Amino acid sequence: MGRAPCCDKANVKKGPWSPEEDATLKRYLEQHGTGGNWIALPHKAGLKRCGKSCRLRWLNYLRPDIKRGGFTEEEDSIICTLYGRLGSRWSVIASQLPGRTDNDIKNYWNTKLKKKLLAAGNACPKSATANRSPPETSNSISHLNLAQISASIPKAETYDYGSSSCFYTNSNTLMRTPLVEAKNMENCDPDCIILDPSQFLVSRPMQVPDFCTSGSESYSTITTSSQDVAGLSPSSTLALENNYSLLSCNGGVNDDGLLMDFQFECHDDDLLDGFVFQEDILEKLPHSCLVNSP
DNA sequence: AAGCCGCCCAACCGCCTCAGA
DNA sequence: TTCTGAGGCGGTTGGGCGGCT
Repeated sequence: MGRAPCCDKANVKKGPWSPEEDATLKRYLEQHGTGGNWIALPHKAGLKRCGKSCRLRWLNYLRPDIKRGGFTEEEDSIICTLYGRLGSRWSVIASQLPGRTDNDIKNYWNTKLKKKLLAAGNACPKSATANRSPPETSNSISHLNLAQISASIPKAETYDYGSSSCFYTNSNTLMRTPLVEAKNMENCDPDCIILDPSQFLVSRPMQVPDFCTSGSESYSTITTSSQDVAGLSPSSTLALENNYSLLSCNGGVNDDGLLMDFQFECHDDDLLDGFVFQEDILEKLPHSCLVNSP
């Protein structure tokens, strides 16, 4: 038996929201807040919409702190850095970009940033990375201020205009991120956690080309052709075989100083032991996307 | 001017998680 | 402990729009 629908679909309007509906929803939320129940909200507000649809409309469009307009280089940097570490956990990535929604970021990634990344990778001569010297240490550590990130990550955004404040519900905790999917958390310092990269489970490792960094050192390691780009499915991601080259991004800084010093360089096969790769992506990936380590 | 094509993004769908009964 | 339902998420879709022929 399937799940019961969240609303009576026969009596629910679908499709684009009208200005009147927007105004009604906004007015209701400003006066009453969500009341902790999105399902009941449309009926109370006099809207013939699914509660989920109302929630989505509010979070992705009507919310007053939504940032419109193009993404900055800094935002690009944060997105590609976090995507490289977390994969398509858009809500977590969005939590690091104030005013941006997960939907925005997801769309931006799928339509622009991914192509930008691939194009940047294509522009970078393969030899430039092949000749790159290995790092002094093959087991660099990542310095991550977990407490800061955890505290700064908003949970599912919900506004309570009844108290003229914004609060967040606790739904998507940082515990779902690779940061704390680490195998061993025994040595965690709540103020400044230092994790060994080998402890991470990274579902979608990727390259981080020059443009996405604001720091002085950056690398681009995966080369591809425009045909390769066209051949990738929208949901495809770059992935590295065991013959990886590096995962490094020295940058990605936001106003809080988060994500700084994301040194994460892999030059030892042992480091990959704890990684999870998506084999189906590897099968689809054009061979030219795979770069042997020097 | 009209038709075609590709891109963008708002919105939907279905699955998962988790709290409360 | 199990069940139920709301909240939340990521993937996907399709309509609108602009550029090109």
